[in-house]
Amino acid sequence: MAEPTHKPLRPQRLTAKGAATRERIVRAAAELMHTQGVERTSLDDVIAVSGTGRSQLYHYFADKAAIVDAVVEFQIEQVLGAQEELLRNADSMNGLTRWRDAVVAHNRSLKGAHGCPLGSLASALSDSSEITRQAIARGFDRWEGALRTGLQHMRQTGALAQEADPATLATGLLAALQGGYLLAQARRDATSIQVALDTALDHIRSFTR
Amino acid sequence: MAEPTHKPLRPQRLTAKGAATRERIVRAAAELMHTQGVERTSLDDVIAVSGTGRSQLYHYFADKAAIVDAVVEFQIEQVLGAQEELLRNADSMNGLTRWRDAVVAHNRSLKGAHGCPLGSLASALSDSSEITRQAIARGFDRWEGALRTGLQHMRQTGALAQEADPATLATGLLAALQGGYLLAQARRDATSIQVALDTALDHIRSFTR
DNA sequence: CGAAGAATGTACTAGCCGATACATTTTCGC
DNA sequence: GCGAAAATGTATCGGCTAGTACATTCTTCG
Repeated sequence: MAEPTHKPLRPQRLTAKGAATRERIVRAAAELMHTQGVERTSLDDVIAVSGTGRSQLYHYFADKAAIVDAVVEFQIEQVLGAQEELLRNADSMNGLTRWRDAVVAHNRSLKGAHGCPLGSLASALSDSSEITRQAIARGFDRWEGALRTGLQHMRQTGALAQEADPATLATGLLAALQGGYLLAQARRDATSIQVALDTALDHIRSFTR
Repeated sequence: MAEPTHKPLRPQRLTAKGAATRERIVRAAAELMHTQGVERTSLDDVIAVSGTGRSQLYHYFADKAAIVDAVVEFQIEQVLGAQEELLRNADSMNGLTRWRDAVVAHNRSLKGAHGCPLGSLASALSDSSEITRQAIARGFDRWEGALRTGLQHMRQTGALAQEADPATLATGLLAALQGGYLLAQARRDATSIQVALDTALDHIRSFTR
């Protein structure tokens, strides 16, 4: 039994077709889990929406937890990707305001429903799997880091006072965003997220000169 | 069929014993749902922890959704009750700071785990039942109202500038709290909630004279 | 007391859901 | 083109879970 032929559980290399199927699964799972929650989303739901079969799910993923992990990574890229340009330009009060406008407008169009794609996963999964929790935390770190970079730039250029701490302000801003998402979701009204972000931006503005 | 004897589904009046049992059920369900999530908590879990039987659950509640609703009301009272004195005295920067200290200290003792008892319910339930969502929203309203009352008092006594808007500041403060809870939960570190609350308090402080 | 109803115990069921086994078709690299 | 591996289809299973049925014990109150 020198070299027992382990059955190759996951495909060793994906074909173009396989990669497309895998992505359809993840996209469907991500949308379902965001709109109706992780636990309420069954594999049958994912199969129906993705237009695949049961065998595909287990061909590309070890189990449901692996799908959830893929959804977490997917949503992190989705959220940061969708905001990439806005975040890159969030290095001035005008840039921060444009970012705020985009977030609030999108939330308003949904009447606050579903909350933040990453935040709702954080609430649902942080206490279940340690690996998953760390992945979500890394997503928040990247998000906060992007905000911090913009604030650091503002301080370097003198737009922000030297005593302003970009790291602290970035944490406060991300917290205001997440808390705003949650209140807006519970109230079915985007006003909360708008007020929360405006308050956080007001605070940052108080450090401008 | 003038008066068909409808079977009295729920007990018409609770005896002392019955009320105690009902409360044991709600307490056990609340703790389980907070620590492991609403969907991951089965009725068998509730039965085991509460030390009751299956028939009791359905004697006091119509179904699982009714238990969840009772848990929501219970947690609202728990959260507001535990902070009642602190919130009543949150009408000065010192009072607000004491409230902040208590929240942060408690969260630190848990290393951020589980998040806010009401916030996690909000995330899990806001998109499922409309009735439940409204109950949670009312809980947030009361919480925000308590903070607003303190800030209004500060403005009336001149501690806060006239141009400060207590309603806006209260929303921002509650959002910072909820966002801080969420980030702390994902990061398993109370630093985020501490920074978020400090930032929000700093902002309020900028309106003091 | 004694009966009505509350409180509790035991047993069961139907459906869903994650997971597996196995067969078949399709694709890709040599 | 041919063999290996990927991709997909079908059928099934065991366990968990919410919910029901029914019997029994306890409490309250007239």
